[in-house]
Amino acid sequence: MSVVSHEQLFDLSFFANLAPEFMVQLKGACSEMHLEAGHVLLHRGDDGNACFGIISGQLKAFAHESTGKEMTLAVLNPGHWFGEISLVDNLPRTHGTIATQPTVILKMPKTAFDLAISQQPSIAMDVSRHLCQRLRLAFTAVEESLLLPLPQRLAKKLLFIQAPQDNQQAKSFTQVSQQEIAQMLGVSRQSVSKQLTQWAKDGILELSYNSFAILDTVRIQALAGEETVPR
Amino acid sequence: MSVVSHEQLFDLSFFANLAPEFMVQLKGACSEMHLEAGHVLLHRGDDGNACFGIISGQLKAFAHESTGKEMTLAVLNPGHWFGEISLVDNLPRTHGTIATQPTVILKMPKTAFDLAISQQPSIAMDVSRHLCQRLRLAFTAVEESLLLPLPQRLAKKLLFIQAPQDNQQAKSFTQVSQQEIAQMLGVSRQSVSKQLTQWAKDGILELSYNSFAILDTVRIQALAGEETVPR
DNA sequence: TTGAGTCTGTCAATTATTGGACAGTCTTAT
DNA sequence: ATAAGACTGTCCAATAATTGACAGACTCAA
Repeated sequence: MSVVSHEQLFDLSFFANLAPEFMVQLKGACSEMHLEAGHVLLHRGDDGNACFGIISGQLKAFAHESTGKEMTLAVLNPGHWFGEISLVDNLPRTHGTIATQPTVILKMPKTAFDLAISQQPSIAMDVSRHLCQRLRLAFTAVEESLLLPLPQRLAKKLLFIQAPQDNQQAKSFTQVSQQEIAQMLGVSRQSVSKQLTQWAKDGILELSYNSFAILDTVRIQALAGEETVPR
Repeated sequence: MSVVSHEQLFDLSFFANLAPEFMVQLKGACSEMHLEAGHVLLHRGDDGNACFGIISGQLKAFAHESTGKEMTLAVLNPGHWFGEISLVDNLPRTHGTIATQPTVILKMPKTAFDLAISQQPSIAMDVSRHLCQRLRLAFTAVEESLLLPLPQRLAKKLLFIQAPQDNQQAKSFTQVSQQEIAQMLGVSRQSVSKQLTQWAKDGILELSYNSFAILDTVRIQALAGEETVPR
C-alpha cells in the first residue's frame, strides 16, 4: 500500500461509518499537503488543531531527551491517521512528527473533526476503538522494552518491519538502516549491528547495504518468542 | 482518598456527564464486590464483560513473561476505573489485575456500559478522553524506560508514589517495599536498594522498614530532571 | 569521476545491571 | 515469646550494553 486514494483514506479512518451527507462535508473541509523529506510537521508541546491521514510517503513519530538521545516511537505509512489525540483531549502534541520521504497527507482541521462528531455522536465510539488499538500497542511496547532482552526485541522488530510486503516464500529485502532499527528499539547502533551480523553468520538473515532479508522465518520467530501456531 | 462513595466514584468516571435518568439505571446495574488481598480479579487474555471502579483498597495491574519476570504496570487506587479497554474494543484483557489489600470495587457489566452509551452517545467522547489520558501515560512510560537512566526514573517514581498524600512541609513516610518499586520500574531489587541507600547517605531521603520519606524535595526533583517552575 | 556523506562491521575500554548469596532487622501471627 | 516470613543492605562474579573510534564499502549528486 504505497499510495492510498482519498476515498480509501477515509474508509480506513475512524470516520468510515460517517453518514454520506456528513462525509461530503468533512471531505470538503480537508486539504492536501505536500511535505518534503525532512519536513517537521508537528512538534511535541504544540497545540493541536488538526489531525492527518497519509496518502503517500512516510512519517516518523519521535521523542528526544535532554541528553540528545532520540528515538523513533512509530513509523507511519500510507493509510494511517495520526494526531487525533490532541483533538480529543485538547492537550499539547505528544510527539514530534517528521517526513522521512516526500510525503502527501490530508489535513483534517479540528473544526471539521468536532463538527462531524457532533453531527453523528456514534462516531466517538469508533474514535475510542482507534485509541484502544494505540493503547494496546503502547502497552506491548512498555512490557517488551522492560521485560525482554535485546535479541528478542530485535527479532520481533524485524518481523514487524518486514511483515507488510510479506511475499511468503520469496526472499524479500526490506529497506531500513541499522541506525533506524536501533532508534526504534532505543538501543545503540553497535548492539544492533552485532546481533544482526551474528544472525547473518547463522544463516537466519541476509544483510545488505541499508536492507535485510529474513532467510529462516521459523527460526527468527522462535527467537522472537512467538508461539508456534499450528493449524 | 482512601475510601470513595458510590456517588463520588461515578462522578470520577467517564459517565460523570450522564443524564440523571440514565444514571439511575446505570447505578442500578452495578454491584459491589469484596476482594481479599491477593485475589486475582482479571487474567490477561480473558474476555472482558465488565469494567470496575475502586471504592476502597488497592489493585495492581501486572504483566509477566515466559522467563518468570513479573512487573507492575500500574497501581490502582480508590476513585480509579479500569477494565474499560476490553469493553470498547471487544478484545481480551491486556493485563492481569490483583488486589494488594482487602478491596471493595464496583462492577459495571458490559451490558450496562453499552446501554448507557447508546442512550447518550456523547458519553463516548468522555470515554475517548479517558483513553487519551491512559495513552499519554503509556507514552511517557515507553520513553522514560528507554531514554532515561535508572536513577532518573527512580527519582520520578518516588515523586509519583509520594505525591498523593502530599503534606507539603512535613516529612511524610510512604509505605512501599523496595521490591515493589523495582517491579514498577522493571529492574532488580538490588539496583533500587543501592541507589536509595546512596541518596539516604546524601541526606535526600530517609529510609525505614517498608517505607521512605523525601527529605529534600528540590534535590529529588532535580534528579528526576524536572524543570524548575518559578512562579 | 570524484568527493561528501552515509552505512556497516569491528574493537577496546568503560559502565550499568543482573543474579546469587547471606546476615541482620523488622513484623506478624501463633 | 517465639518462629516464620518478609525486607534490607551488601558483596561479588558474570553479563549486557554503551561510547568512541576507525577503516572500508556504498550511494548520490555535482
